Amino acid sequence: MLDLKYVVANAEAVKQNCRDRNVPAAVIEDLDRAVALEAERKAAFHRVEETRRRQNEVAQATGKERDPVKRGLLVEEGKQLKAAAAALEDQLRKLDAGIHDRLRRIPNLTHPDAPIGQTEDDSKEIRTVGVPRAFDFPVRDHVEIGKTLDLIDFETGGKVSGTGFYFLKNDAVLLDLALQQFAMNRLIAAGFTPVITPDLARNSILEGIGFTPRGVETQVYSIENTDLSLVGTAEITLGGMLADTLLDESALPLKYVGLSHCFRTEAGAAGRASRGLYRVHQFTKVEMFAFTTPETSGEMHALMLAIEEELFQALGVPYRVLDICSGDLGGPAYRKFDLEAWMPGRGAAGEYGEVTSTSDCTDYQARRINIRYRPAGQKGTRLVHTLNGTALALSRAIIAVLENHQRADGFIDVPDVLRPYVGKDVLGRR
RNA sequence: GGAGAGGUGGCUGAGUGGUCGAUAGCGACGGUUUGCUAAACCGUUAGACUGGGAAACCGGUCUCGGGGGUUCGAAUCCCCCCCUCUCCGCCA
Repeated sequence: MLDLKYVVANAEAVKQNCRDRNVPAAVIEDLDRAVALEAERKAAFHRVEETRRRQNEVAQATGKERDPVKRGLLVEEGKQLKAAAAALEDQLRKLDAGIHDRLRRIPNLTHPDAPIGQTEDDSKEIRTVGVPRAFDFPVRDHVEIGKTLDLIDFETGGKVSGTGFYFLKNDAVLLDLALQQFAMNRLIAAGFTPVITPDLARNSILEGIGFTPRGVETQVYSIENTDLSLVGTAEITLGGMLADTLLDESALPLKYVGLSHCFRTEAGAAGRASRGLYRVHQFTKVEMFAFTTPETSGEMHALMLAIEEELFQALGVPYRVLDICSGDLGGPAYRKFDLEAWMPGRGAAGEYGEVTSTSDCTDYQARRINIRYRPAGQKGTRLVHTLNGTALALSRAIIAVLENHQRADGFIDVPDVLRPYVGKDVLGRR
């Protein structure tokens, strides 16, 4: 959520930002409406405050008054004020709600260096690292590899849980666990505090982080008869950890690395590019999350990107880095970098596919979930900045490892860095 | 799941209808004393929103887990929810 005062003072710039970010026209109309309502709200607010001030005054005077007649008069005035206040407060509540509902649909501002554009094709490739391997044998995709080596079972997943679910078996289990430990250890070495988070969270937390649990297009699984939902990412639980917290500046930055399962309905996403493990309803993810001062969030964003790159370099997987364009940013992101890993089995002759994403959300989430800090040597408090980044999404990392390290004999070489965790050098051998 | 006890400021902890945004202690910050440190003493010390002012500063409203209610007036009484602790039950 943006600061309402900022929106009012910079309405044109915020509108242009909305257009750049490809939000529906209705949101821009909402913005105008919110700005208009704010003037009304302010007036209503002053009326309510004035009434309450008088109420407090009368109530205090009543307590001190010993003369029964005068006291009776004060009580009478108090009753009238009470009725008046109720009506005014009701009006104010409606205005507040009207503004808030509209304000929360407005996306975050956009980093001046982020490319402006409407679709993912407008995102800017910053660099390509590693060279896709030349295979001297027919390349198999991870679905075929998974089936041949009895590593991934989509059919049984479908039978037991439905399309989009799968069973990992045999060495794929070792690979999954190894990747988790590998990522965790790298992040711990970088000073991140490891956390295993709940896989369910309250809807209020989901909303604070910027997810919408309800509605037709929701990507979120909700638990019936509760106010809980399955998390789509540990970003929700990691960010929620510090909801309603006032920190000392000396505590910042706070860096966490969380492990959780992730659940996504992926409504309407079936089809072409989502074969196999690429787009599934459940996967495991190692996620980075940081709370920083406003001055240092850019630096932290660079650190997260560097860590993501380091992880994929270590796994021997070629990738490219994208600076995501305005129109393809999610609501809370001020700037976002994606890593796309080379997946030799994807498409006709291999394609890059998204494996990580790191966003600087500035104060957009912090304002909603109320995370502040006291600046050292200054009065008052400021909102923190929040950032998140994928360390490893297991499902997609598994695709990248299986497809890039497949061998002519059909087995899979284990990347050196994973061997201590996997406990073997080659996957799939019986 | 059942029974009971609780949730108060950065922390601990008083406060059972008006003078309470709140006693006290700790911590932190500023000062006095001091060769330095410690101790002692004095003072300051919640947040959000908002009015006036160039500012220093001076006002107002809200917040005692959250939401509703009773009342002229609620930290205090009532209802619902959330959370914590103890005991019992169940359970990996």
